[in-house]
Amino acid sequence: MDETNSLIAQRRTKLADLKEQGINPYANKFTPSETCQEALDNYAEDKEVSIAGRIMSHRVMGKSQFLHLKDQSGRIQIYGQKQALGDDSFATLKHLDLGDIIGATGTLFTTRMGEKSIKVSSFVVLSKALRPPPEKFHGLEDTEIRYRQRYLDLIANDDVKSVFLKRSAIIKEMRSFLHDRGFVEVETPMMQAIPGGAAAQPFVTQHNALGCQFYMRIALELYLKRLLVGGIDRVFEIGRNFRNEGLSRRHNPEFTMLEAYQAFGDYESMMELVQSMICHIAEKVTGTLVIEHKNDDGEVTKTIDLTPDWRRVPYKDLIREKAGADWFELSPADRRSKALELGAEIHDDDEDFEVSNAIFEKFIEPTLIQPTFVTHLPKELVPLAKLSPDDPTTVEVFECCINGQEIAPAYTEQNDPIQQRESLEQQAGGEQQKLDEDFLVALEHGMPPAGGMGLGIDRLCMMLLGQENIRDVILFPQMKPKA
RNA sequence: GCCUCGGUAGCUCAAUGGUAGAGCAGUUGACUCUUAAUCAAUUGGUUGUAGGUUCGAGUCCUACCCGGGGUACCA
Repeated sequence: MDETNSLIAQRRTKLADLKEQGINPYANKFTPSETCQEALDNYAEDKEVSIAGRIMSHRVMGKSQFLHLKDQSGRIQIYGQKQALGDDSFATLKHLDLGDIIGATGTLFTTRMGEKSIKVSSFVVLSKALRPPPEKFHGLEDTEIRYRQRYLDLIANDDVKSVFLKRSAIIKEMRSFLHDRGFVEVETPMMQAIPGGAAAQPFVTQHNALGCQFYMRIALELYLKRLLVGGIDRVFEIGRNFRNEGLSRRHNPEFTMLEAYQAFGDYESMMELVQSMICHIAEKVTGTLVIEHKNDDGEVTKTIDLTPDWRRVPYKDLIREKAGADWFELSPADRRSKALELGAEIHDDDEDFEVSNAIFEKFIEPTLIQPTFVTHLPKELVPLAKLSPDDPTTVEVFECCINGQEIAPAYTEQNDPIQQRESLEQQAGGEQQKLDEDFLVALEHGMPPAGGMGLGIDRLCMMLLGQENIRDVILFPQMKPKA
């Protein structure tokens, strides 16, 4: 970033030299006949092609020189020969730098070493780079630069680019899967007067003309349910949520969620939907249902098998496995002391169900590597779901855990306006969280029974693409501004 | 927020408290099939910032900045 850097000064001098020679170093247009990869795939001896790309390597040897050009599709070698180009053009090519973008026209041939290449007859400078690219062999390792200047990461590290191309494919397959099932994609407000649908601290923003505060949304839920009331029976949104929380390997303050609602469905319909959708995406994008995660040395650290049907297990059974068969027969005080004994984080003001949930989150969720539907959660944990008829202390809910993380919760959605108001009021606990009256009025107009699900797309990408850090599936993860 | 590790040339990394170095990139030269090209010469530094200890600090101490890991907040 240092403007006085001598490498930058040299490149500025080269830029001036090009202009002096009457060459526009930022030509307006160059239309390649094919991409680098297409040129290789459709190879024919002596065929004339034109391609464009960034100079990734440059080897000069007397009266000939070799360069590799890279575009989004891949890279191809070009060969510049003094005899073919002429003295001036050869010299211009020779003084181009790594990182410059050029367009080249020539004929396809194969070198003695067997690499399909282009023998250049002419070239155009499309963009002179004034800063040097990262080192060619080690690539870019500095995590801070990788995240802050992601474009350098994408130029230097092909595997990083591959992750983001696959993320795009994942979202594309998600959309087409849902469209095929008759779901309608919508967009709902990101700035909301009352942020609802989840428990999280919101970000605050200010509207000047209206003279009031808005909150950045923390969930999509309450607006999508209004649309169920409005008769859009299958509806989904893919969009950003904003939560004012700490950052970690699994948390970015803004993250992407899918939420989908299906009228006349329930949490079991959602189970089928989640399982089918994730399997569809995995097969389309990765070509397999068996996902391997590897460490830096390339050793497989875990294998996730997505082959249906996924395990279904009630929440309480998992807790009994870990904390003892008699866990739910203990007194609340005994549960608290036993949880502390086990090493769970318990706060003095935690309610009884939070003590059990601490066991789940600390000791059980991280072990759920293989896809698992955790069902029958205690009703206190989920105020927007309906009670289970067979056990009214629980709700018709699942949390789909994969890779040790909650990836997709889903409910049989509460559509009884009176019960919904009660549980939201209880949840609000006085003045701390305002009630979304407009949402409750909408329910009073009648919402069809429905199944609803949310899916953290960033975490889904981590699971499918073998990434252990959420920052490695978000192009521009949140960073503190440099002072 | 707390704990902990780290920040040295454009990039990747060295350097017992004792003259800040290498590879790559760059510059100049040689070379008409190279591909981590090769060979020769050569440029490049406020060691994250500000203080302190010391005859002497990249190295030890303090504070701060930024980042990684962990932890906390996250019905």
